Parts: sequence; C-alpha cells; structure tokens
Amino acid sequence: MSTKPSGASSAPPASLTERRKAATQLEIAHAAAELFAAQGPHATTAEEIARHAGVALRTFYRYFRSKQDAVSPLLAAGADRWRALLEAAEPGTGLSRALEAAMEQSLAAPDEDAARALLRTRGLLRAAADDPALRAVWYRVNQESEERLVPVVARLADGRLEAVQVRLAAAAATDAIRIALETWADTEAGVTGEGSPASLALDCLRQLMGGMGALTSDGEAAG
Amino acid sequence: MSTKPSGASSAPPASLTERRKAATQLEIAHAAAELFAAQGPHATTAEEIARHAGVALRTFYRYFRSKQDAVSPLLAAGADRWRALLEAAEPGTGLSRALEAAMEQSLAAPDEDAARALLRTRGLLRAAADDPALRAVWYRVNQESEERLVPVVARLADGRLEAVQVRLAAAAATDAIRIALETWADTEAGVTGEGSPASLALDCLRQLMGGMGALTSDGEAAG
DNA sequence: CATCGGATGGCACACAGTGGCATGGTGGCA
DNA sequence: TGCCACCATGCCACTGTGTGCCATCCGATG
Repeated sequence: MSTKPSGASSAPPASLTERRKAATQLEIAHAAAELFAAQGPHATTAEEIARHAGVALRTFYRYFRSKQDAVSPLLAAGADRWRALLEAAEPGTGLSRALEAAMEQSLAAPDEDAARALLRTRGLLRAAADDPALRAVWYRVNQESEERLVPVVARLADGRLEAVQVRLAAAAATDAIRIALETWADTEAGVTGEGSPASLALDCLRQLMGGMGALTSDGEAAG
Repeated sequence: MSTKPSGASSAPPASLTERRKAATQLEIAHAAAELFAAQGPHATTAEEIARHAGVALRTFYRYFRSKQDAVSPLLAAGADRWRALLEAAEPGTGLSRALEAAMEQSLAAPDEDAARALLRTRGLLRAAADDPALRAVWYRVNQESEERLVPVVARLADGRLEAVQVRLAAAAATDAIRIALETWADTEAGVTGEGSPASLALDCLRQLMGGMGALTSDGEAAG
C-alpha cells in the first residue's frame, strides 16, 4: 500500500487477480447502469444486477455497499478525470485559470469512450429524476468529488487562501460541473459543440469565478 | 391548500387532527435525533425510534420514507427559515443584499428554540461523520434546499438573470450555509458571536458573492 | 506438487419498507 | 344528542436489502 513502486507511468500496476477485480467492478457497474436506465432502479433488484454481471449476489455486495452504489464509479468518472488533470497542473498558474484549463482538457474533445460515458451519465441522470435513491447517489458522488477536490485546490492556491476559502472554491467548482451536467441532461444536445457539457461547464465555472457580484450588482449600483 | 385563508399571520391553520399530525411528526423527528446522536443511526432500528415516539412501526413509515429521513425536518429547519425570509423580501433590494439580510435575520440572534435547534444540528452532523446513510440525508436536505431556493432567487433577480445563472446563485447561497454549518460543527464555538453559524455563514456568503475572482486573481494579476 | 491466501458462492438471518385490512377517534350533519 | 363517513393508526404478512459465517475454488509462491 505504501512502498510499492508498482511500475512507471500510468500502466496497470496489477496482478492478474487485481485486474480481474477491476474488470468485475466495471462489469457490475455497467450492468447496473443499463438496467437502471432501462427500467429504473426501483424496478431493478440487486439479484438481477448480479445475474447480469455474472456474479453471485453475495459478491455484488463485496464490491458495492448498496444497490444504487453500483453506478457511482460511472457517475464519478468525469469529475475524477478532471481532478486528475488538476493534480498535474503547476501551482503558479492561478486557480481559476487552472480550473478552466483542466475543464477544457477533460471535456472538450472527448474520445469514443468518454462520449459513451457522457451519454451513459445522461441516461442515469434522467433515471434519477424519478428515483430518490438514485438521486441520493448523485448527491453523494458530487459531495465526495468536492471533498477530494479540497486538497487539490489548496495546493493550487499555494497558501494564499484560508481553509474555508479553499472549501468554498472547491464547492463552487463542483457546482459548475454538476449544474452543467444536469442542465445538459435535460436537453438533447450532443457531447460536443453548442450546449455540450464542456461549453456549459466552462460557462458555469466562469460565472462563479467571475463572481456572483457581477450577477447581483445591477440593482445595487444605484441604491 | 389553495383558497384557504386560514387565519391571519403565521398562526397554525390546523384542525385538531392536523395539529396532531404535525406534533407526531416532530415527536418522531426528535426521538430519532436523540437516538442518532446518542448511539449512531446504524445502531438504531426504526422500531426503536417508533417506540420512543409512542407510535407503531407502520405509522413511522407513514410519516417518513426511510429511517434516516426522520431527522430531515430538523436538518432543514434552518434553511427553511432563511428561505421564508427571502420570500418576504422585496425584489428591488438586490440579490446579494437580500441574501445577507435574510441570513442575518434568520441566524444572528436566535431565540431559545433556535439555539437548541442549532445544537441539535451539530449533534446530528457529528453523528453523520461516521454514518454514510445519515450523511446522505444531509446531502439530500441541502440539495432540496437549493432546488427550493431557485424560484425565490429568480423572483429576487427580477428577470435580470438567465436560468442557469439563477441556479448557480442558488447553489452558491446554499453552499454558504452548508459549509458554515459543517465548519461550525467541527468546533466548540457557541451559537452566537465569534465563530457562530451566523458569522461564518455571512463570511462564506460574502466570499462567494464577492466572487472567487478575488480569491484567484492574486497569481494572475501580473501574468 | 504442496500449500497458503484471497476471491467467490451459498446459506441463514436481522432489518428496511410496503400492501392490505381492521379499528377507533374526529368531525360533519340531521 | 345521536348517527355516520372519513382518516389516522395499528397489526400482520411479505418482498427485498444488506451482512455474518463457512465451504470451496483458483492463482500465487516455494
């Protein structure tokens, strides 16, 4: 866990068993996403997901704490990629610039897999509209993304922000992605170009970073 | 629901049965909060909560969809009060001023009940630290607060903001309260004065409204 | 080949929720 | 005052979630 070099770059540092476990987890997640999007989470039993993934019910619960949790890796994938890019950014860049740059990289020109992932996310968000339990997973995923973002933002701020300010910045950045994805899920826009998650998220991020002051000062300028 | 005048000010518009129902709901919520804070939600069964509240298990589930939900009215109470004040504000005031004013009113000088409510919230947030299911309720409460805040913000913005901007403003405002409460729950500060929820929330709100731009421009001003 | 460790599967069980039906108190009406 | 409809509550049965425990299987190591 600690002193394992485990290879050089981003190659799978996995033994056969490790790779199988990762594959099984993805297998389950995809099975769950498919069933959830098709018939809704409520009408889907954990048993059913396990069967589709080719594992026993007991095994399912060794990979995920709850039925709905099964899709959380898919829902978190986007934010995870974004955060990984941020971790690689240089501290001197300036926070909002770094945030925007990473956002552009992670969402702007998605490959085939990323595009499929986005469409899957849309399907899940739409299923979440009628299912409180699935919505709860979406909330949790975003919240955990925010928490994981805190140390990254702290590093980028390089000591120029207080702890609370760091948390606020992480929250605002997470809001940008969340609201962009939710807004996009309500539309039929594609994964690139006008109305895409990428452009929406950038808009949201700039609004929040540019300051709500710009949004609110209109009425107060005179009075 | 619609054309019921139901008295003048904020008096209980309730028939005897209605009042009993409200009382029962509070009874259950308080019983749940007490047990959750004392022994953790996981070690508390729904049956136990029902018994403490003096109702049958079946009745418990007529009031709340899930065990953890039982405390959600208590967790939402603060944000509810704040939103109610915002609904009464005049649209001409300017958004951020209205937000701050309502925040000061709802949190600044709490009466006995409000103080107890805040301490109860702290107990629940601390219990939530070890309990994923209870954390999920906290997430849900905040998310729903945000959603309910959207039309209020839209009214206050008076058509000067686009739909997405309204959502972002509602999200930022909710973040301020949430992070203020979470920060406070980690401390031993009282309910008033230095480090109180009120002052923390105002700080957070001003940070977010003043714009993350102020937080991030340091490093970019030169370059 | 022998053996160990971890992943998996099957079984049993406590608890979370839900539908259906019986009951008792509340409130309306004559 | 007495009758009656209604609704909240309680009880029972049942499905599904999630977990502990033990047997088994398979890959890793010598």
